[in-house]
Amino acid sequence: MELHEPELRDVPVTAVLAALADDVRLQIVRALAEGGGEYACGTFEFGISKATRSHHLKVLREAGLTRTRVAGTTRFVRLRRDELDRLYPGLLDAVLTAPTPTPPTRD
Amino acid sequence: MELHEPELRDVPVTAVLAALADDVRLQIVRALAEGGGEYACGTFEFGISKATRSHHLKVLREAGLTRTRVAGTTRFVRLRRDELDRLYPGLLDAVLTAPTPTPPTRD
DNA sequence: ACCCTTGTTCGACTTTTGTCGAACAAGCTC
DNA sequence: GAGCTTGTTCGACAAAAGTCGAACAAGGGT
Repeated sequence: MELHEPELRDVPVTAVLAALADDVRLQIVRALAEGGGEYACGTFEFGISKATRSHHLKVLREAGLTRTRVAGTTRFVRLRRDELDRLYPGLLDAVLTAPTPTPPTRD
Repeated sequence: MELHEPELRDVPVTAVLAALADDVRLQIVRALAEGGGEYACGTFEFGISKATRSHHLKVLREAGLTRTRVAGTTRFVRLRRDELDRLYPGLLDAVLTAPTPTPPTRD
């Protein structure tokens, strides 16, 4: 069971940005960044189905944002923080420290 | 002719990221950033039609990334650099200094 | 006035993306 | 091994996004 985890330098920056440009995935990334460690996939319960969650984690992985460790039937996910900070200094910080996930719905 | 230019703080960060997560738009943003000043829409010739270009410029504008000045039949576009740097410190720099627009197609 | 230039808007079309339930795969545990 | 748990994969579907040509709008020449 090989996981496709690309070299970060081989990922177009647009793919990285696209991966971050989704509410669900941003929540996941925030959670990962906040905890700092690794989390089982099942940890991320944001009112989405298993299938959808699996999909988003795949997008993140293939965009080079996360790394996954397989342990039995469980998969532990973690942010590739160091690599990201090295290749895109400031990007992750900027995104993570950004205001609220969705602004207070002022229209 | 009112142009819809939102307050940056009212734009979800995912919208900003989505706006940047496209090759054509990223090229436009790079061009704007490099030049530093303002450019007529027609400046951006990336092998796309007028309609498509207009569309991308609209996306950028509505994501709060650019500001547009109308002068006769021409429209001048510029990056909202200062505001962006203030609200998302490091983001733009990170994106702009990123390697090549599309990595050397190694597959 | 007429035409040319600059852009936008309007369908229309295609591709991509997000979402789900259901089926499947692979480990655990008893 | 039967059954449970954890995730992935497979259609299917709807919504969103990118693209274009054609029509339109509004200024600026001459």
